[in-house]
Amino acid sequence: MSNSQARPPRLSTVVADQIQKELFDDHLQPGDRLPTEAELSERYQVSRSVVREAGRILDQRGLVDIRPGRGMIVAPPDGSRIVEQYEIMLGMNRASFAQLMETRLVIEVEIARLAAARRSGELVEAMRATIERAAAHPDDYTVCMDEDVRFHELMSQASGNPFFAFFIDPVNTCLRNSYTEVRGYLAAQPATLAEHREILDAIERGDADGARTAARNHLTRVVEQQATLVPKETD
Amino acid sequence: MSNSQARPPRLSTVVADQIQKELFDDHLQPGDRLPTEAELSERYQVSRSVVREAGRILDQRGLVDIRPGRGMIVAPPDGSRIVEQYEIMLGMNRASFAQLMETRLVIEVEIARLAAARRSGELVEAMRATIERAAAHPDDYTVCMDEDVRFHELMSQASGNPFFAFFIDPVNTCLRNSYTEVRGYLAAQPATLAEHREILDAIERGDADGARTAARNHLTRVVEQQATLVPKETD
DNA sequence: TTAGTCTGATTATCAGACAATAGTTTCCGG
DNA sequence: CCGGAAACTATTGTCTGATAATCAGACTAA
Repeated sequence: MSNSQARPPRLSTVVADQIQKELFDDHLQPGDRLPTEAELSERYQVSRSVVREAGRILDQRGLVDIRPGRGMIVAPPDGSRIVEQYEIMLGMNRASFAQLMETRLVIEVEIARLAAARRSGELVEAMRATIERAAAHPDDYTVCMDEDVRFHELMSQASGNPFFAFFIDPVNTCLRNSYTEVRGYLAAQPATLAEHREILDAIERGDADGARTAARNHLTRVVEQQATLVPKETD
Repeated sequence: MSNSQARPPRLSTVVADQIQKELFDDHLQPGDRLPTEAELSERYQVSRSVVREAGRILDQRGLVDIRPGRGMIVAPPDGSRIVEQYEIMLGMNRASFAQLMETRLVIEVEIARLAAARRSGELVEAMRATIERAAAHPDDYTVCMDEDVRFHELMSQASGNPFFAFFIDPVNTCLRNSYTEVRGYLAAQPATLAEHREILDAIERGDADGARTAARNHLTRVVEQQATLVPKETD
């Protein structure tokens, strides 16, 4: 029953896992310093190359920040690695685009519901500001896209549960990065802003069902528009 | 405006990004071979250590599989890296039990709905098997817990969208690790199994609303029971 | 054909050296 | 006493060369 693929793990991964474990067990905080390469090399009885490769692994996991002259320090939590992973998945398999969109739709509709149930004045204001800024620059793709993403980020915050932001923000960032149809996006801006307003209004009046419906309408429209813009792979 | 943090990037990351780019541009398929370390070292005019560290990075990104004697080959797409990243994020932020449970509830209720809409015979059979195995060992904590987890895993598969599993698997792992009340868990087994059956029946007859309701009932009950068992955080 | 062996290719690990960088200390002029 | 530049030290970044472990395929013998 034992996996026949069982190969001896590389020392670098063993050391990386060990360091990661100690990092968690010792409750190290972002900014805390870890031992130097020389010390780690001594402690684990491996060569410096192995320690260095372990460093690359931990860096890629987003756990540490390594700089010459300063050493290895614990990095602050950062969703960018998750975004990277999503982008890799999309790059390797285009079919997953639709699935990622579906995930977004399903979860974000519920986020809108929760945001309405727990409406927060500050965040509602910030969300409205994104709509206004976008409306003020209807021809600026970067501004509109940034405010669009920001709107959704603020909504996930407004859900009152930080884990929703963990899950959905990287997805949205990734989808945004893969969005290259500037013309089509800008043409749809009026619809986007009107739909954002609808969602926001529902949240503001604490209308959970209304927020769900509005969010579903918005995201469904986005999905369908995407489908018409990117109808098929031509390669 | 340029980031004052702009440091010269490590050669290993430059090379890793370069290899990744070529990998995508050339439409390499899983199983395809990449150049050897010596060739890459020659091509990019860097030392072999740099190429090796780039290899660790690409490996950690889930893009390649590297083995001695065989070389570097393109790895099949695999969501485990995303799950790993989410687990790291959950590990760094001290997760509140209630918030994790809420996340789980929201997402898994929708998973149940989709599973009903896209019911798959095989998976339904496998899910029923977990219930039967658990029912056959009502006093074995390990068996019951394993089958419980398996039931939920199969349901997320049955949703037809692998990304849901990316979200829910790390959450469930995290919750399971914090679940140590063996007695309470076993006492609730009859209720758990009955609820699993309800969910499954709804999925089997393609009743999306019924599946949602049943899943919500199940998870809500779990949440409430947990609340009575673990009233406060003592750490 | 088949099982075993051999061989060449490839990665894994080690050791040691020097360069580049960042934080710290020292020292000097005011 | 203070401020700032220079020197110093610690640390990571990169290179080179060597040896061990592993694997795929060719070859051989029954």
